[in-house]
Amino acid sequence: MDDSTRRKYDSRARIIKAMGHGTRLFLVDELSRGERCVCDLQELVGADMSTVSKHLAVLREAGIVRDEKRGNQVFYSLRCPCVLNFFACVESVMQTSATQAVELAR
Amino acid sequence: MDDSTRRKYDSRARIIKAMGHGTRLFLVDELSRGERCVCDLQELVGADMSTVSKHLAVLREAGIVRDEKRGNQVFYSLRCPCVLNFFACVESVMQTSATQAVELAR
DNA sequence: CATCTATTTGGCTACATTGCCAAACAGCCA
DNA sequence: TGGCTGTTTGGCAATGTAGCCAAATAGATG
Repeated sequence: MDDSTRRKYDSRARIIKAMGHGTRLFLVDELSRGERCVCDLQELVGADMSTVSKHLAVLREAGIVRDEKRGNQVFYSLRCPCVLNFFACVESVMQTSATQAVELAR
Repeated sequence: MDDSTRRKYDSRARIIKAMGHGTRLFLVDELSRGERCVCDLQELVGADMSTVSKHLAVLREAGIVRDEKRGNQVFYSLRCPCVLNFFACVESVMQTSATQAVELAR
């Protein structure tokens, strides 16, 4: 694999990697229902505010969410809702695995 | 977020995380064109055979690819081609970022 | 059986990620 | 300005991941 090909796949992987964390997946799922401020998300996640903020930064840097400051709050929203398609595929992967596990057990 | 919710998102994230690496993304892309044996993939990737084998193991354990031993070769193929949908979304995220960067520059 | 090829596994080091705490920062309001 | 709330940043320890080499394994073949 040459350098430019590697760069191409690496930059794509960076975006997918941003989705590859339970908390961040949860955040995206929550944001699919509309914009939320960090404090609301923090409450839902139940982790330290700084932890949530850093997860949001990862999603923002990947281009998946957008932030907007209003007053002293920051509201996050999905910039590319297509990432929600990931969920359906993940379900299907899990379904296939589960089905296969049952078949092997028989 | 309660424990069972966390587990739910973590297990979903595990599958996405498996796609979150340049080399593994490349492998999936290559496998979308049909099954390949490890030695072919190794040549295409240009890394150590053991490295490629480990990446394939990550994809296999996530349920994304399947392996089949024939003779003394192992052939890998996509078990859930829906992961290819990731590519389109990633492109759209990158497109949005690029467009926005241009607009900000103006 | 001995050996060859294809693949996986173990082990190690280097590097990246996560999550908490503390500190800094930004906007609001008295 | 000073203090308050909401958010981000810096720093650190713990843990996880990547990639290489060497060794183990499995099937084919002489």
